[in-house]
Amino acid sequence: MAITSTEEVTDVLREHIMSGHIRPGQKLQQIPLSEALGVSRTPLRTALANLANEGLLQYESNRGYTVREFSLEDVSAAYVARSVLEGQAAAITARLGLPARQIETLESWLETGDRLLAKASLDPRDIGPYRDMNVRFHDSLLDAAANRWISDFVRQTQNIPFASNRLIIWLDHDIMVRSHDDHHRILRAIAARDAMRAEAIMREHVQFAGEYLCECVRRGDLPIAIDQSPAGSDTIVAAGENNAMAMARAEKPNPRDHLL
Amino acid sequence: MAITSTEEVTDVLREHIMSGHIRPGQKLQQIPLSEALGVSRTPLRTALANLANEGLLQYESNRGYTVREFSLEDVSAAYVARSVLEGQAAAITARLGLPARQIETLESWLETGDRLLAKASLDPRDIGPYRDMNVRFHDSLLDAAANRWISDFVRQTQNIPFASNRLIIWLDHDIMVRSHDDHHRILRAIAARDAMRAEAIMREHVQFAGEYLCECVRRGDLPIAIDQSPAGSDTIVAAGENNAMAMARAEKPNPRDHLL
DNA sequence: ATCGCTATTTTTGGATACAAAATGGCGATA
DNA sequence: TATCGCCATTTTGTATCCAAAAATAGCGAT
Repeated sequence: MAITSTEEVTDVLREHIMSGHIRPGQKLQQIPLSEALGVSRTPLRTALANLANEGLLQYESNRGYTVREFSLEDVSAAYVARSVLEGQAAAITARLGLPARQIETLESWLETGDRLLAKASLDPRDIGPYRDMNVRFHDSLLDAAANRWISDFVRQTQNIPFASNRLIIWLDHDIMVRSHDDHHRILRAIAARDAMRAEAIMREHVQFAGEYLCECVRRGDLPIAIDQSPAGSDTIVAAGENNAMAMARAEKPNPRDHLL
Repeated sequence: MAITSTEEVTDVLREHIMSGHIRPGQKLQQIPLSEALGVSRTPLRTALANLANEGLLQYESNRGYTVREFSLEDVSAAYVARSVLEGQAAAITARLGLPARQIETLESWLETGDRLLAKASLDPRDIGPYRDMNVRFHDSLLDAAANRWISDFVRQTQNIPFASNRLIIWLDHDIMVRSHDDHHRILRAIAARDAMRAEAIMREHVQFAGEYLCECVRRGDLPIAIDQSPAGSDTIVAAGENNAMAMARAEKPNPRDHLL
C-alpha cells in the first residue's frame, strides 16, 4: 500500500494541528516546514491546500497559510450544526429501521459504557474505552442513515482542535451517566422506529455536549487556554493534557514528531 | 486584485464541471488539461486537489482525478441534509430576531417574486430574475443565522452539477406559486419570532424541492440524461439547456472555454 | 484464440529552478 | 520624530525536470 508523501504529510500536519502541537494563529512557512518534514515544497503545498479545504488552515493568496483560530462561538456553532445533522441521521435510521442483529451489537456497546460508568467515581483509565465506544456508537448511526452528506458534514464539525469526537469531558459523573442514558434512549427510540423521538433526543444530546464543553472551557475546568483578545473574540489556543480529558490521539506517535 | 493561476484554473474547471461541459465520470489527464488551459501542471494540480476536496472530483493516488458521478440518491440525500441545515438556520434567525429594516428588504424581494409569478403562465425570461431573488433570499437567512458551519455545508450541498442553487425548475406554475408562498410564510414566521414554524416550513420547502427535482429527472421532464448502469445506480450525466430550466451561469463566458 | 508475462510508454508524484509578490529595513523628507 | 518611499531580502507561486507508479502493447505459451 504505497502511500504518497502528500498524504503522509497531510496526516502528520493534521495530527499536529488537532493536538495543538502546532498552535492556532501560527504562520506555516513552506521552506522551514518542508525541511522539518523531510520533503520538498511540492507535496507540502498540496497538503497545506488539503488542510485549508478541510477548514484547519486559513489561506491568503501570496501570503501563505496560518493555523485557523476557533473562537468559542465557532465551537458552539459547530455543535449546533452537528446536533441537527446527527438528529436527522437518527431520525432516518429510525425510519429505515435497523436490523435486530445490529441493534444487539449497539446494545452490547452501550453495556460496555454502563460498566465503565458503574463505579462510584470516574476512573481516568476508562476515558479511552468510553471514548471509543462513544465514537463507534455515533458513527454507526451515521452510517446507518446512509447519507454521505450528513456523515461528511459531521466529520467536518470535528475538524476543530480540542473539540473533535475524540474529546470526552470526563469530569462530572452525573453528567456522564445522563449523557450515556441518552444513548440508551436514542437506541430504544430507533428500535421502536420512533423517528421524532430519536431525533429530539439526539439533538439535545449533542447540543448539550457542546454547551457543556464551552461552559467548561469558560470556567477553566479544562486544560484549554483562552486568548482574551481585546476585540472580545476569545479563541482557544492551547491545551495541556491531564486526567480530566481524553485527547488520546493514535497510539503510535509519528517518528517525525520531534522535528517540529 | 492579482489572482493566481491556481485560483483562475480552479474557477474555470469548477464552472465547466458544474455546467456539465466536462462530463461526470470523465478522467482528467493533467498534461492535456494543462495545455488546454495554458498553464503548467503545477497550478492545475493544486486546482484539481481543491476541486477534489470540494467533492466535485474523485481522486485516487497515482491514478489521477475523475469527475465525480452523482446518483439521484446523492442528490436526494443532499437536499435532505440541506433541508435540516436551512431549517435550523431559519429557526436561529427567528430566535435571534431580524431587524425591521432587513425584514422589509426581504419582503421587497419576495414582492419581486410575486410579480414574476403573477402572470397566468411562466415566462422563460423570468427564470433568471426569479433565481437571483431565490438565491438572495436563502443566502440572507443563512447569513442572518451567523453560523459559519451551516452556511458552509449548505454551499457544499450545492456543489452538484445540475443541482446547484442556480437551478430553478420552471415547469409547473402551481408548484412555483406554492413554493414562493413558502417564502412568505417563512419570513412571516421569522418576523413573528416563531422558530419552530420557520424551521418546519423551511425544511418542507427544501425537501420538497429536492423530491420534485428528482421526480422531474426520473420522469424525463428535465433535459438531464440518466445513465442506466446495470448495477442499478442511475447517475446524472448530462444536460442540454432549454427553456424549462435556468442553468444560467455567470454571464461573461471565459475566453478559454472553447479550448476544452 | 486466450491468457499471462514482460518491455515500453504514458501518466502521475516529487524535487528543483525560476518568477513574482510581499515583507522589512533604511534613508530622505516634512 | 514620524512618515513615506525605495531597495534588498524573504516567501510564495509557477514552470520544468526527474523518478516512480500505472497503463498499455506486444510477445509467447498454452
